[in-house]
Amino acid sequence: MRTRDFDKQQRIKEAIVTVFLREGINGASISKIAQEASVSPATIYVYYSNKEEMLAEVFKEYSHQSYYYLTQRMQPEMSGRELIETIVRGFYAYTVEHEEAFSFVEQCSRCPSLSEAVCDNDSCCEVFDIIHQYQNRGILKKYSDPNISAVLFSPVRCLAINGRSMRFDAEAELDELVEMMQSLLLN
Amino acid sequence: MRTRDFDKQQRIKEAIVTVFLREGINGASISKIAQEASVSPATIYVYYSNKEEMLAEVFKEYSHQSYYYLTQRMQPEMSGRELIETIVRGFYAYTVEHEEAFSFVEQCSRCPSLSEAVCDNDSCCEVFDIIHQYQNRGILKKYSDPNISAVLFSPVRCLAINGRSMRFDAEAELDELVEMMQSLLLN
Amino acid sequence: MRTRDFDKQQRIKEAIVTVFLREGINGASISKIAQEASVSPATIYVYYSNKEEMLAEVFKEYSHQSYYYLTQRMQPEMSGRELIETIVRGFYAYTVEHEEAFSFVEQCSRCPSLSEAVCDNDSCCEVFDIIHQYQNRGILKKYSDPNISAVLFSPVRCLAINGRSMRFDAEAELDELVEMMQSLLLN
Amino acid sequence: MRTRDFDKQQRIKEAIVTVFLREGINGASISKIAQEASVSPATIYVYYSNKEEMLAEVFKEYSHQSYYYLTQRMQPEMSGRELIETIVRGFYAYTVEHEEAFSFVEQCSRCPSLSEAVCDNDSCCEVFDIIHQYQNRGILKKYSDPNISAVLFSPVRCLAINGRSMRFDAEAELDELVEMMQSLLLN
DNA sequence: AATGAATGAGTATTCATTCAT
DNA sequence: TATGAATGAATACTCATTCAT
Repeated sequence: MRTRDFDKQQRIKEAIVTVFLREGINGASISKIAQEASVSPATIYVYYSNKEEMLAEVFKEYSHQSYYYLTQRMQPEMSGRELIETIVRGFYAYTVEHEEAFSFVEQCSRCPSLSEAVCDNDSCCEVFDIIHQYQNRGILKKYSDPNISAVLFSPVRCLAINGRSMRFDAEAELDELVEMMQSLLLN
Repeated sequence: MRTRDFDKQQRIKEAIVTVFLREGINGASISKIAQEASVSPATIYVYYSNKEEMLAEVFKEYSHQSYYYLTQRMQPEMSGRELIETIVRGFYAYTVEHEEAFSFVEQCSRCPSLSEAVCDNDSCCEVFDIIHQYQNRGILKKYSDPNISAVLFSPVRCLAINGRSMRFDAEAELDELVEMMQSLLLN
Repeated sequence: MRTRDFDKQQRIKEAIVTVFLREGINGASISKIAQEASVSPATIYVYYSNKEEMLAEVFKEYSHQSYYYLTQRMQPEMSGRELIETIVRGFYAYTVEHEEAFSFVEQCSRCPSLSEAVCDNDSCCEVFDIIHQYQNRGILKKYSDPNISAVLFSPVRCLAINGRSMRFDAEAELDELVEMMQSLLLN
Repeated sequence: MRTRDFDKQQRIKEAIVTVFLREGINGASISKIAQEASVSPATIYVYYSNKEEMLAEVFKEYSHQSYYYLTQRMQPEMSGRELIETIVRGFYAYTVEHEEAFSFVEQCSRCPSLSEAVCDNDSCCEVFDIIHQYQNRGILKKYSDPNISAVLFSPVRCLAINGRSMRFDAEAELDELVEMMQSLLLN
């Protein structure tokens, strides 16, 4: 019984992301999500008290996911060059491997009501713990956290998004971007 | 025959942005926009053939705006340092001075159906013409256009957006970001 | 779980016919039908997936009705004269007793999109099974089915419809029409 | 100037029929008709005071058309057999040659508000004048006008309509129908 | 816990018609 | 005469949510 419920909730969560991508933010209605999850619309209200809360909760969970993905790949023994390469390439790999979740989070993060509910810093603090260590060891330059965050992640997001819609090959650009970040951030 | 009322069209355009920001992408309905513009919903269909086209058209117009804003400030006699500072600070200034338009474009650009209709490169090509000149004169490093675009603009966007929701002072960060971009891009 | 309310569905079906006849094919809107059935417009979509399907389904049901009505009155022991009289008078009686359903079907059957969805032959085949028996027994002339159908039913429809709008007394004409059909079709 | 106006009104009239058949009775809106006629919606109100009157007027005109078509083909020197054949085949030929007008009239004639405005007898009286002559000369049986009208025209209409949607070949059936009418109506 | 039925309030869009030129 | 602009009222349909089981 416990497991069945868990299955159902998991199915709902995945259905949200799937429908979001298929139908866009405007087309993602409760009933379509319910249908995708093979569940009654009423059942969704067993797990979430309303649509906003539902989105916020799922958004929160998937927001953290990319940082978990990164921290698992970052090792303290890495050189500074390796660390930066790992972060840049790892984040990009995440956008490819978890395309659905990534796109969902991207779309939601521009929706003020949702993004306010989730503070970005909560989830990326582990990544920054490691970065701070490298800064203290004199390996990385001591730029501020907001600037490092902005410079390390948003260009990769930019490539990941535009690489699909535009013509250029994002993978090829990535090699150069890694070098740029290394020359920018390494001492 | 009645002639088209350009005031009315302008009012509609502004109403779109206003309602979008007040209500979010989901709440921006035709009837709310009509009400905001003091116009009948049917009147909107005199100017746009459907909602999607309406959003796309307004999105397109405001998408270009930030690049016009920039090109007006960029002068060929500037040094490389000045050029980068002008771009970074100019783009940030734009986000502040045209906060509504900027936020509107940000939200729309995450909506796949809209952003596909508007190719970013169309409007920023003038900016890149100048950048290419500086690259050819050996002043700026010859990184690829997608990477330069990603690195120059998206971190500023990131500061502009997060500066509002989070605690840090974006203006202060900006000084450092300018230096970062200068050290990264100048030869 | 709430169960389907068959009363409600029946009320909707009757409301469709009522509103159709009162307001004409153009005035028969979902909301008027809902109002007539004392139901929310949205409820109609619980039972039918869209307006076209709704009309087609009700049209189909009532299309069959007149033939059921006839077959119940036709007995194999009847003479040829009696059979024809039964069909002609029976069909006319149907148009009087089920005036609403008859008028509804008449109107819908001129609407190409609806009448294509419902093949007339489906429901009148039982009537023709009996006619074929009489033909094989040499009692009725062996005219083709489309011609017999056209000659037996459409003039009655014609009387039923025009009898209302014009001055003549359709019942009186009917006696003569019976004789005409008998002389035409009997061997 | 007179001619230009006449052109315009004629174009509108034809557009009504065209749009009616393309879009069905529900899709035939003033603006679509205007577009089809390459005219402004407002222009239609120069010629007709509202939609109902417009339809009624055009319906009336086309209602008469089939009878004009017939009377031109009926000659007083014809034998009874020829007369009936001319009426049946002539009416069928009309439905083929003026398919659009015929379908338009068929659809409108089931719309109570329209058909009440146009009394069928007005236009077919010439046809019946000739029939009465043949009756008085003892060539045709003296059935009542409503029955003759019902029996002569509605089966042909029936073939014309069903011949398109169903499989049978209406032209082939017509030969038999002519014989049926001859045996029914001739003395 | 789970769900199909039910709905009031909303959606984008079109309508017949009138207005102002 | 002719028309594009403008609109209140309507359209079919969907929404997030609750009800009854």
